[in-house]
Amino acid sequence: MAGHHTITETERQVENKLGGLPINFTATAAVSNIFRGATAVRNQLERTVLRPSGLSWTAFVVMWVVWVWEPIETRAIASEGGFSKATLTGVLTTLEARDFVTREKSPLDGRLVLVRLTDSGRELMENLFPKFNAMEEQIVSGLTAAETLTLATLLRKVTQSIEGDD
Amino acid sequence: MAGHHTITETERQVENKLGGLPINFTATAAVSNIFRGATAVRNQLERTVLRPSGLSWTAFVVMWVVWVWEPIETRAIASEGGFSKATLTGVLTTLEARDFVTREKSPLDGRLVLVRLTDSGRELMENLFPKFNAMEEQIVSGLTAAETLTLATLLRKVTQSIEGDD
DNA sequence: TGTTAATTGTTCGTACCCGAACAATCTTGG
DNA sequence: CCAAGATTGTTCGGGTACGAACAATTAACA
Repeated sequence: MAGHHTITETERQVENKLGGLPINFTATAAVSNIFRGATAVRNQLERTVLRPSGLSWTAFVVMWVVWVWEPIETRAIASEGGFSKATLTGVLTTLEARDFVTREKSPLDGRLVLVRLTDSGRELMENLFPKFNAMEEQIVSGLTAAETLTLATLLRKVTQSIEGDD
Repeated sequence: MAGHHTITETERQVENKLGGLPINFTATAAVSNIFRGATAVRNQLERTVLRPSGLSWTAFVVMWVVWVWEPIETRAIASEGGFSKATLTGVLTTLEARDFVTREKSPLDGRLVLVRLTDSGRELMENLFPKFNAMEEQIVSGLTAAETLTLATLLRKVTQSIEGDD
């Protein structure tokens, strides 16, 4: 777990302070950088693109998933977006209150809820997503195309080994 | 932004649905996988190691940073851990209530607050950190050592290009 | 020396975030 | 056909998470 201190500084301090405790620093560096990277990326996208439109990160992810796959069941949105059903219920409540999505019970199975974008939700995404994607491009602009692909591939490997699915 | 659907599936659906909108899918894949990876890693570590000890992810990060660098100013903890000062105040309040840390005003500058672990806080970390690091190792066990280092390096490049510092 | 500017940590309001428990609904098995 | 088991989405409680505003303190400048 290291932020601004380099791995070497942290290793040295941990050696001094924690007295020879066996630590896999490479694993620690990878894990902490995944998390630091995610926080930095999310904050950057929220600050420059999303907040001016009144959306949080997760609200945007939900809108994007619905935009691409609608009509879609809530359990599929949660799975696709990587958050819990409880979180999704709260975010959908927020989006519905802003008239960006609708929810309706599935005619096929009374347990299921189907979600669609409204006209204003679709319009919001048409305006917003190009800006979002431009900022995504800027975020990875310090990497080569091959490095960007490698990064996505290694992260997907990590996520799949945790979640144990496709 | 894609979860369980592969990049190819998502590309195809986006092409069908959004009609030739120019999208940099490699950037999207990298950004969404950073975020998905972070959520998966955090949930895995919280579920298996942290929650049994009553700590959240961020509470653990704070404890770790204080453990390594104590006594440490709150502004340095926030910077090192990558979250806001407002968030840190709340987490420190929780940790202080559980008698894991102490806060005291700096004798050198009345604006600053210094944080240390308590004895029970130190004992908690001595017990917890080896388990945490073992789970970190397991999380990256699907990668080679070179891939793990590459992952950390690419993520650090991304984070530094956003935050624009060392 | 006094005023202005900057910095720090806290508070407030709002929005996530999730596990557990629950009610409603569907599936499975006898 | 009915009971038991499983699944779904919602609610609840507790914990982040952050920007803006604020009070207290220090730094800078004339």
